[in-house]
Amino acid sequence: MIVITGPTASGKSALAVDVARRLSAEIISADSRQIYHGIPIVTAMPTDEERRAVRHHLIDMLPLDAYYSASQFEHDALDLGRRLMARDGVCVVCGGSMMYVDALCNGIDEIPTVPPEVRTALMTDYMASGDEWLWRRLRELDPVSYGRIDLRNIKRVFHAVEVSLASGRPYSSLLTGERRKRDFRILKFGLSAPREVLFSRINSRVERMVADGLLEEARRVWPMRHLNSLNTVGLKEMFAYIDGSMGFDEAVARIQKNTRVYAKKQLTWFKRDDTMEWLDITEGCLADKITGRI
RNA sequence: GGUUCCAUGUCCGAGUGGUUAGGUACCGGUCUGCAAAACCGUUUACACCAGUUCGAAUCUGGUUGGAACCU
Repeated sequence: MIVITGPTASGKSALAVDVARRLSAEIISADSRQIYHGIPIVTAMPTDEERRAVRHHLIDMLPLDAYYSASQFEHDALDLGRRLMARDGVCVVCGGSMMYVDALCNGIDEIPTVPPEVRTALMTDYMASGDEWLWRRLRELDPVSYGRIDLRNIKRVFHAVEVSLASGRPYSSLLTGERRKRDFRILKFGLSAPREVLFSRINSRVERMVADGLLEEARRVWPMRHLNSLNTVGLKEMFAYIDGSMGFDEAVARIQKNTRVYAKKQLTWFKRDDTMEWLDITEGCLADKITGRI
């Protein structure tokens, strides 16, 4: 399994197509937003041409209101990957969703799925009672997590509580912290570039998105703007413009800024991964380097 | 040419004599089920020169730069 990852706008998609074509392999996307149907422009989805050249999986397939998670991705990508590798001997995974890549390569602990009723009920109580109430619930249900989670990060607190409620066991007791062994070889490559190079690629990519009709795309999904799949850099800002709370030029500038911030967060995550081989996008033919490593 | 006003860190912006404004960006970090999410930390000042004062971003004079209005 060849994994190609890296910050946004580093050229992952094109490289993956190049590599896959040389190996007669197919591509599994590891992108938490490209998996949705209806937002091809903000997500910089592979072009029709690229998709004709190489078959892409886990892309452009889910309705915007569908729930999806890193764990589901692990299962889907693992199934697919195994099938493709059995047939072709190799497959290419491409994407920058850090947690998805991590879930696929190292596994994620089995945690029961929280029924929607439990989540909704907890949310209702939380809205009525506030942070301190939720902290108290966590302390009662799972003292270990209470001591471990950053309480200011309310999303994580909420999750620990909902899982504890749904499973009847403390959330922390469900976590093993173990890395799953895979029965296939993984070659993981991370694309990197000097900061200025990456930043200027980001800026021009955003300009291209705007030229390609980002605003029209945002207008189309506007009625559903509260969906998580649309809580995305590029749409949030366009929604603010449509609302009238931000000028168009400022919205575009914000998209560029927020994309830079996103790229930095990806890099911070990747830096911890010592199984990754770094490839500088300004140096030589990367596809050669990758195929040469097989 | 004249009159008036302004000059704070990347940017926005508060502060009229004596503790870090705050926000934002940059930089750094956390991460086991919505992760393009959520959260945290550090750094960067008071245009310049001289003076008053125990003490000046804050008062005075000058220099430089800018804005508005008048001619």
